[in-house]
Amino acid sequence: MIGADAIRGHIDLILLAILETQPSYAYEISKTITGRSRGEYVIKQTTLYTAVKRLQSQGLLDSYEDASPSGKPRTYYRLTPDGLDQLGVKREEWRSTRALVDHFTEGKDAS
Amino acid sequence: MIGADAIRGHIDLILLAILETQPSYAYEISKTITGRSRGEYVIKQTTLYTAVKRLQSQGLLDSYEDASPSGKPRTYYRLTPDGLDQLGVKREEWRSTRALVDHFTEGKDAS
DNA sequence: TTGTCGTACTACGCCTGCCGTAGTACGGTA
DNA sequence: TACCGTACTACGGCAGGCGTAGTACGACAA
Repeated sequence: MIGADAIRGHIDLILLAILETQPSYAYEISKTITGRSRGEYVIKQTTLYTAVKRLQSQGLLDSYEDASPSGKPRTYYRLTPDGLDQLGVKREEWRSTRALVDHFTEGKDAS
Repeated sequence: MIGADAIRGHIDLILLAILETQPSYAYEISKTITGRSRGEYVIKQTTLYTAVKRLQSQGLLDSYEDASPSGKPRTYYRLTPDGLDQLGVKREEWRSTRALVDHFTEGKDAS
C-alpha cells in the first residue's frame, strides 16, 4: 500500500501518462490506476477530480461528453498538445528526482 | 533544478539515509545534500530544521551538543535504532513508489 | 410509477509539508 | 565594542491529497 505523501507531486504525471495512450473518463482512470498498481495505490475520487480540473485549467487536458451505457453521460479527457509537451517535461523531472533520491538511499554518489 | 513538490515526501528518507553513515549537524547536512545532488536540490533552512525536529519527535533521531570551531556549539543528529528501522521501511516505500510511477511513465505493466 | 442501485460528479474544509521572510543568539576577530 | 559568520527559531502562506458528505441522472425491477 502506497501512501499519499509518497505519490504527491507525481499524480499529474501519472494522469498525463495514462491519457497519452487514449482518452478516458474519471471512473476508468481510477480503475486503471488501481489495476496497474495491483491495488497498491487507490486514488481518491476527490484527488482525481481535483487533479483533472487542475490539468484542464492549465490547458494540458481538454474534455468532451460521450454517452455512458448506464447513467449520466461521461466526460472524457484527452491530452492537448501542451499536455503532451508537459508530459515530456514531467517525465524528465521524474527521472531527475528518481536519480536524486536513489543517490541518497542507495548510498551512491551523484551521477 | 528539482522542485520542492517532486521531493516532498522523500526528505525524511534522504535525511535518514545521510545520517545512517555518520552523525551530522544541520549546516553540514545541507551542504551534503547540495553537494551530492550537484546543486540540483538545495534544501531550505526551514525545511531542514522542521524535518529534523519532526524526525526527532518521532524518536527516529537523537541529538547531542558539540563545540563548533566558530560560533555557537552545534547540535549533532544521529539515527536511533528506531530511526534505522524506519530507514529500512522508507527505503522499501520508496522502491514501491518508484516502481509504480515507472510503470505509468514508461508505459509498462505493473510487475 | 416508484423505488433502488450504480455511475458520475461537486462542495467544503482539514492536515501536512515545504517555503518565504523574518528575527534571535552566540563566539571569534579586529 | 562593534561587526560578521554560523546556528538556529518563529510565524504565516500556499498547495496538494484526503475525509466526509451530498447531488444528479438513468436503467431496471416490481
